[in-house]
Amino acid sequence: MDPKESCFGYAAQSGEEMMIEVRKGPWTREEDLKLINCIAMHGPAHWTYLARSAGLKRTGKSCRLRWVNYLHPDLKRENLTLQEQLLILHLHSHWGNRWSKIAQHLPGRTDNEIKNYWRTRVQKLAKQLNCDVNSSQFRDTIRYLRLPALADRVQRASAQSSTAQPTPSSNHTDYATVYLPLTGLGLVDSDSKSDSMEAHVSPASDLTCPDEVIVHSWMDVFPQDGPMTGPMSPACSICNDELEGFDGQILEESNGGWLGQGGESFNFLIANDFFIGD
DNA sequence: AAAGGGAACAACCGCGATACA
DNA sequence: ATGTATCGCGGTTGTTCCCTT
Repeated sequence: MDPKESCFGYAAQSGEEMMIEVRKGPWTREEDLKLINCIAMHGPAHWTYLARSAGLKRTGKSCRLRWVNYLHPDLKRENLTLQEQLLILHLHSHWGNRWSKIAQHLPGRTDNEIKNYWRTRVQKLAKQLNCDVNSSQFRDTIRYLRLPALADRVQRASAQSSTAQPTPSSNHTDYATVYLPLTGLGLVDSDSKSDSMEAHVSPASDLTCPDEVIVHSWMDVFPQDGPMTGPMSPACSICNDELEGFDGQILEESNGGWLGQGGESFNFLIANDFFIGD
């Protein structure tokens, strides 16, 4: 018996359709092609209708997920770049498990992909550190040790490439410049209600910037990636100007975290196995 | 070479929000 | 106002691949 044939379940439907055959499990190439063709004709909406008109024995929900997480032409298939990993770490430290919100700032990446990255890589690190992934201890590790280390690697890689192709922003080379545009100004969640994650806001957090500003600031650091989203706000220049003078503070903080004095495991904390690629 | 275990990725499930009749 | 369908999100599970023993 073909294993694929065992992937059928049954789902109750409304109206006269009492029970219809519903296929589950991995998608075949043929199913993918059917779905792609149907979406090309009708557009990516009305998923239940799409599933039926494509002749797929899949739920609309399953079709949508397949499109969003795998078939969409804008998706990137390669590993997460260092920049993307850094951005995920940072955004998660502010927004928690709001994967879709985080994914909005990583073009070509899905919330599922980011979620998987977090579960496999970051939670593994938390386990190694013997602390809870949601603990302030772990967040401090990420913010003050991991992020600086990764930012340093990103900048070194960027510097290498910029020797061949200089950029106007290549003078932004210290962690404070990388990190502060995102944290020092207080990352504001425009639709936040509880904001339970926001326990470590810098003294400069009264200065708020909309998301577009955050992304733009990020692009100041990684200009080679091109714009991520949204227009540049006029407030950007103000925000970035406000950054001047905070470098010392953040660097001091980075040395005075909970690991501070001993620093016994700093080398471990910046171990390469945490990062994909490079 | 085979088995076991872990990592990475893909897919499903449950639930809440929203749209619409 | 209410019921139903659809969509989107986060959590969880299943599958495959790869490395180690």
